[in-house]
Amino acid sequence: MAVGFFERVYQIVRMIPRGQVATYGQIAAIVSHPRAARTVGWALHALPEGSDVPWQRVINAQGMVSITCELHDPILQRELLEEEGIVFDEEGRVDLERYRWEGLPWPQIEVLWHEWEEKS
DNA sequence: ACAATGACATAAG
DNA sequence: GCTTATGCCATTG
Repeated sequence: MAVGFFERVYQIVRMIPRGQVATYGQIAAIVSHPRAARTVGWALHALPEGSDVPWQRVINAQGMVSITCELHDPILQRELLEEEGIVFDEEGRVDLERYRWEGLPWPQIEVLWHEWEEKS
């Protein structure tokens, strides 16, 4: 299935701490494909429902939930984030300055990934 | 190999 | 601020 790219995306998303968010472009940059933000979105869209990937912590560069797909519910994402303590303003946006995850260089992601795997 | 498809990003009006 | 247009790129048919 050649899902190497997707797997890397999933690993990174799993590293986003609870209560913080990252943007699609940010994830793409970490996997060394700065222009592949759309593909990152596609990767999350393709996630199975029972996945352990905190997909709700990935939003667009404007701090808004960006689900246009009819099969998925944007409300769900918002509720999941609010459950983690993230506050939405009246326009349905989050304060990226405040909740944004700084991100990590890819090599470090790999290290954390191995630790995560051992604990599981 | 080619064209279409997105849970995007950015620039321009 | 909001709406369009354009660039992007892995995946799929």
